[in-house]
Amino acid sequence: MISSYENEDKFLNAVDCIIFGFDGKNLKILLIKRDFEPEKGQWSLMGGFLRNNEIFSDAAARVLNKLTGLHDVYLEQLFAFSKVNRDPVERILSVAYYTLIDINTHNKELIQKNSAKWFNVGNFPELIFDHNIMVERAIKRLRRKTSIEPIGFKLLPRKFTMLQLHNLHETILNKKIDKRNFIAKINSLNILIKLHEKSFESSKKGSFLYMYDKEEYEEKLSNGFTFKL
Amino acid sequence: MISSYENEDKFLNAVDCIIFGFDGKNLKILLIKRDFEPEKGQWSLMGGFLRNNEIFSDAAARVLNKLTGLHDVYLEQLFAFSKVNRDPVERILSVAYYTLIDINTHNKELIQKNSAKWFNVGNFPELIFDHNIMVERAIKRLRRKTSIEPIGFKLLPRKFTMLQLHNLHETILNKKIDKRNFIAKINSLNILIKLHEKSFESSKKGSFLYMYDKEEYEEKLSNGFTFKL
DNA sequence: TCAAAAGTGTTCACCGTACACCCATGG
DNA sequence: CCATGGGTGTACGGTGAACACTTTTGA
Repeated sequence: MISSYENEDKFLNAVDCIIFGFDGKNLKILLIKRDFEPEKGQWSLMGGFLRNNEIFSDAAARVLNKLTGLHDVYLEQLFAFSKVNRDPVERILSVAYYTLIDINTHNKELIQKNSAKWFNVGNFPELIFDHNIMVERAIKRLRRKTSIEPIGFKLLPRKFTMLQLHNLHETILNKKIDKRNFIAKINSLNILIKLHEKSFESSKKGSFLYMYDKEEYEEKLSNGFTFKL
Repeated sequence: MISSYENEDKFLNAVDCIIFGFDGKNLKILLIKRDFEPEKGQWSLMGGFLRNNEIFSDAAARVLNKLTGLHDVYLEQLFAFSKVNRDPVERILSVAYYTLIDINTHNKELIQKNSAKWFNVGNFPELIFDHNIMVERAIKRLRRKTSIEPIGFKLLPRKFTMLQLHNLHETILNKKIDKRNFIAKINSLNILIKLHEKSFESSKKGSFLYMYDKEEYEEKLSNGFTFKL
């Protein structure tokens, strides 16, 4: 069959990743200092070109793995950016993904090797191209999503305390949330498993650790259960 | 400057449009019967290739204009689809957009020329490639969006009756909505202008016509006003 | 006078939100 | 024994949901 497409323009396609983490206090994003042109030396999102055998989410996962060493992370497509001169060298279409990772589990050598660094959301440097817009959009999406679906777990260690979770939500939504109301709401969702184990990291009394009940959670999700936080 | 990108793969990029309309009774989508290969004769979304000087939304608007003759329509990016073999001839990355138009205002000759036809959502033919997935996703998004923001206006004529609006919402959300509660809620949003004019199309008594107050609406939107329907 | 759609309020249950004190422990 | 963070319950107001009858007028 003869291709009917031969007169059409072709383009470079890339993905860029907004990588969120939480250090217990602040919501953070992982940025790299570019060691290649253009804009060498500038801060940027981690990105990469789409390859022939990949779909966009594969490319995003590959790029993310290259920087953090992590597999099987939560990735969500954010938006396809296409401004003609986004990249000064040549036109590149970029699909942005955002991801939530446990800040403690990534591979620190890889981070160093890529000259990457964690920055607080709300206080990070000017980025190249349209990456600032991507980040803004990702934060907005994360906020909205967080109040519909408790995806924040993915930013915490496997075992976490209620107050970590509480802090996380306050941080993401950038507002005070009443502790008792929050705990009551979370409990009513029935997606947490209370362990018979305490963390003594932050107090003498110790606070119970929880895990989230992945199966319960995903079943409810797939049944269209509406979380509302 | 030498391009550092020269070894990377390039791809064809396209847009596909899910075009929603409302005939007073049913939510509809506009599909075309392809008169070109591949899949000639099959039903499909209207689409087109991205050009060198366009961003994705330009391409979507162009494609939409080509089929309907309309300008300045509501367009929202849905998702970037990238399965490797979506198109059997050659790899094409496609960004899907959905749009809401007043079914009465489009150019009927263009529709004919493109062998296009309106189908009820929930009863339309098998589509080519991954277009069925695109449509499903668009419907889901439209539902969610409709209960957050009254975008449904865009599917109605400029002047419409309360019951048209009521029917529209019932249709989109595919469930019964109490008439009095609905009207009270809509009124409480303060984005409708009640005209001193009635429509006698559907009753002897006649029903008042409304317009939506675009400025009010957009101001509230940009102030982050949360609608919730 | 009747058929067919337009238009209009009230009540109740539940949920979101505000709010403050005791507990356990290590130092 | 005290300082620090952990853990817990109740009351109120507002919002969402259920519910039915009267009005208008052309045929």
